[in-house]
Amino acid sequence: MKGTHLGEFEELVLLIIGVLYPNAYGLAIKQEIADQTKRSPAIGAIHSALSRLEDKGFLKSHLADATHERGGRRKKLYEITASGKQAIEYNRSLRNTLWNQIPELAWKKL
Amino acid sequence: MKGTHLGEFEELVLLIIGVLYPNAYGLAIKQEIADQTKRSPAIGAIHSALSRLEDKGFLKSHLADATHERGGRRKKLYEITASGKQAIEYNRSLRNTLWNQIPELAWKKL
DNA sequence: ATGTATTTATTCTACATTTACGAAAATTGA
DNA sequence: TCAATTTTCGTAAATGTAGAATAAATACAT
Repeated sequence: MKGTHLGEFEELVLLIIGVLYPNAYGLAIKQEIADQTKRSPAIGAIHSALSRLEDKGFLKSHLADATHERGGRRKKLYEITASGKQAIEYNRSLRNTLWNQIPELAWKKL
Repeated sequence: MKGTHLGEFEELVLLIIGVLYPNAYGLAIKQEIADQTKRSPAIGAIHSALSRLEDKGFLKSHLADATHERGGRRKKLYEITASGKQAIEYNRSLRNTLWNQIPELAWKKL
């Protein structure tokens, strides 16, 4: 791949970050994916996707202030960039377009 | 991966096979992808996706009769199976669900 | 106040799966 | 056999998955 493409998992993470706005960080993303889908990715999977997504310019991040909860390192909060939005929108419209071109006949025998 | 997941490219191929019904085979798929998207995958990429998709049970195939054209090996025609349809439908509805949960605020600053 | 335990998070490292490419092999009609 | 398609194969690169290691912040005992 040319490094500019959005993988399946990457797209999911991007969408979840949107849903979680403005409180998207590693663990919260992991939990939200577990809640909304059938999968429970390991935390390492999330973070490697996040760093690739940031490299590609689809995400930006900043460190949050420390909270006053029990323990914890500072959270790294993520947001979608303009080009990230563009990427998921392109995927969305491409899929809709294709879907609409599938003839009814293709499902008839199922 | 657990062997049951649908990669990004695999999903695209599946959709294109629907669009091309009932004449989806390697080269035609490659050409249709080139026509409808920004990418031009090599023929080998198509065939490796096809064989994985068939292994996963999302596709079935059969050899077409020989044509009366100049030359050519017999085409291997592909069709989406019931579980293939189910897989793309699940992805579609999950993405729509997530998309609808993204607050407007998430885009405000772009 | 200082040090240690506990909690929450991110980083690091390794490996599996998917995607990509292009050359080679196979099959068919002329 | 030759030319035209099409699939198959071998290899490399990108993406996805996992869990242990590390870091940082608070709580608590001394």
